[in-house]
Amino acid sequence: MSTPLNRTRPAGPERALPDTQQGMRRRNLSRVMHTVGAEGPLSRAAVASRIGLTRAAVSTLVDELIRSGLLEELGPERPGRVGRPGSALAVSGNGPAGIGAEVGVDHLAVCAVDLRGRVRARAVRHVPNRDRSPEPVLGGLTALIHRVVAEAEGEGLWPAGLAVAVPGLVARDARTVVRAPNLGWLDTDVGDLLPPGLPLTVANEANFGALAELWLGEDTPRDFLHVSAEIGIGAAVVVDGRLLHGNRGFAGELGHVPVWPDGPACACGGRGCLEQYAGEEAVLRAAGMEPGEDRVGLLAGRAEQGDAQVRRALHGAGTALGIALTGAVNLLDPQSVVLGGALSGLAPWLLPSLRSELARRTAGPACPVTVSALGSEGPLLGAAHSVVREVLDDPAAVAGRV
Amino acid sequence: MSTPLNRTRPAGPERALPDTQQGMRRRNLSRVMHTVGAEGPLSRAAVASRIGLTRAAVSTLVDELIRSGLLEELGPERPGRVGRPGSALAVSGNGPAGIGAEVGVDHLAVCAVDLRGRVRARAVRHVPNRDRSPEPVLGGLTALIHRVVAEAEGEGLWPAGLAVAVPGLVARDARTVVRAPNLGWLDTDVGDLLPPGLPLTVANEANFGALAELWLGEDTPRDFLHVSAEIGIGAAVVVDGRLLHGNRGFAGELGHVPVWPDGPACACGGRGCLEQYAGEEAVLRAAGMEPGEDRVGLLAGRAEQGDAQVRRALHGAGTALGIALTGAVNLLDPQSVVLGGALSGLAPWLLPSLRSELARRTAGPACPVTVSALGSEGPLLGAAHSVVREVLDDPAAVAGRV
DNA sequence: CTATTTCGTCATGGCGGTTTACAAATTAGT
DNA sequence: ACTAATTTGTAAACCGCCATGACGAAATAG
Repeated sequence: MSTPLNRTRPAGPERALPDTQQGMRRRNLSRVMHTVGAEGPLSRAAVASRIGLTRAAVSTLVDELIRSGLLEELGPERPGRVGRPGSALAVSGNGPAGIGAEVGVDHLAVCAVDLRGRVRARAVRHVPNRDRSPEPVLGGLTALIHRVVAEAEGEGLWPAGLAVAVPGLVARDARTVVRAPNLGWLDTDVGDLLPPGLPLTVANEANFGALAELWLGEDTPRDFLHVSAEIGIGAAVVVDGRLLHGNRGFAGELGHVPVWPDGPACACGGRGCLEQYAGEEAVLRAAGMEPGEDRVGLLAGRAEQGDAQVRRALHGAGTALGIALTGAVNLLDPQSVVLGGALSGLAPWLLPSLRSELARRTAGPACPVTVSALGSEGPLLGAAHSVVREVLDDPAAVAGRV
Repeated sequence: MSTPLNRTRPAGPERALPDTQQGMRRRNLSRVMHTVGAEGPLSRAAVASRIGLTRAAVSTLVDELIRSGLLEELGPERPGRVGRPGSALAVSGNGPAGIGAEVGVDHLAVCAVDLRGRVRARAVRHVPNRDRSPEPVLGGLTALIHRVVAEAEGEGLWPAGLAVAVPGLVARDARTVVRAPNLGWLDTDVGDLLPPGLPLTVANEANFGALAELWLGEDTPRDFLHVSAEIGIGAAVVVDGRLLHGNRGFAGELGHVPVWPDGPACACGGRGCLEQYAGEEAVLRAAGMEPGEDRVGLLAGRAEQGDAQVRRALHGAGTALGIALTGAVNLLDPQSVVLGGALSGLAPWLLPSLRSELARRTAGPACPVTVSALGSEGPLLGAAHSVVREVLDDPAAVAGRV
């Protein structure tokens, strides 16, 4: 019932968990929260008709949620139809908040999101984190977290959990960073260096970006492939509204899909991986540029000005992406492919070759490729919202913690 | 709660279905069936301790299942321990049966499997179906189905549903064959040409093969990639014990993953697809052989005898498979890759190059590649078992139909 | 032969949603 | 204006499902 980010959770009818009345109640509480959260202010009667329970049952559920501070009564609705007007219910704006944090290669960011999905506090700091050891980086992040939590508490919110997006692979325990090439971290238990007391979830930034797209995007389908790039190229697979983690939690390593199998050697041991053609380093080299700060902005700028070499480089990257995505699309048959992260800024010059390659190699109608509207905000928002979703998914669990 | 083969089923907490006591009861009935089915004869007390309900609750559940003919009381257990011996319960061997059917390129097959998973009736007919229109093929299949159903009924079973494996793409409605290249079928509603009255599910043979592997394989994990080949190369992705369908139901088209993007043109519109290197036609050509009957057996025979050209051909196919699977493994991070269908017979000559290619291109430990023990029986068994699973997943639904 | 352990069942109770009834608050109709 | 109709929210009685606790039945241990 939760939004499992990295938890081992048996699914399907094989799970040995018994079905008891308490579980039923918990699921129904969750349903009420989700419907009220998703469809704005709603009367008890409206909620009842949507989730299929009786008004009486919903009444008791709502009472419990109001007592827990998760739902608020806004007062009588403006009557437009016949009959007694209902009393509008809304998800609480002064209850639990999800704290999202992001460790970027040259910045740290933290924000607090309330149950209504609004960002209520945020803090960003530009810091060059490349090849810096975990202690100072996470120390800096902890300071930001404390600041944001204090700000949120000043508004009457209390932190329900912390979710951290990192640019690297995270183990299934959702705490250990197995490998973060750009930070130079290896097998780091992030939990030890962050504020204790808050339930912690760590995940790859691409995964949180995909979840943000799923939850906040305009017409995002429930089955899509989210591609993002910071330095490496990551992807997240969303199936039926859920993230696909893979056995070790490493699913989505699009960057090491072979594109031209006899191409240049890659650090992963392979040859001709996508990263060798569309990774930041490769693109910069092809564009005749040096690595450095805000390279993406620079690339976009030069492409805009019509720099032929840059455009050629991006065209080539798009082609390689198109070939790799053809494989992924054939394998997964997603409803769409979404370009997020740094890629969204370069989309105008990547998309033509990417799309044409994908279309040429596809029999029927090609899979639509869209660009994320969230841009670089995705991972941070996705992290914070993942905590919020956890509350909506099991309000009873949070109710006890006040 | 069902094993959805192709059904559109909202999952996660967003599903609007209410949680009522009847649903709770149904799920608990299912849990009892699954535990008894999976762990052999079991006493009520043993079931209770396994699923976490009380003996009293299990008693009433078992009563209901016995009355419905889904469970049988085998009599008192042989006492080995202290205390009153329990009364052994087993899944009924004379209740509902799953009817599985397979449309192959040169054969038709049907079988009936009881709730215990045993094949109780079967019929096979060798028929060249290539480029034959649906009517005669499905007419022949219908005859076989009637024969098998009659035989099963003679043993006291009654058919609970029909599942048909076809060598082609099937739409999400689980009835329409969108494209079956080897049969030459296009957009064919298979349901119109099969015995009415039985709940019907149609799916790709690779998918059913993967499910057979999941349900019947020795140590099959819950996350794996199942690769099979008849003429095309298909794959099925199993995530968390469930089949991944994709948006249109076309997931798993491994055969059209680009391997050498500038390679020979493929019917799909692409270039250098896996099928151009590891598809049956390509392998036969590389081996210097003509297409025809039982080409796989012939290939295996010659390879066994040491035919250098054949071995070279299979080595090359293994290499191409390895490259395509590297991409798939990077994207999905499965627990293992299983070779099934025709590939299992050729595995000895494919595996070396396949494994080495996969290992070379993988950073850490490579994903293990195993060979299915079910061989060509997989799709048929998977189809029949899928019906059985549906009964176990919701026994209450079937109880009413007797 | 008795004490102990385990199994299956029955009676009782708690919990959760439904049903039914009703007061409250609005609109529609005369 | 006043009544009828409609809709909302709640309270009381009811039913279904599982838990609890007690009991007889059937085995082993001493």
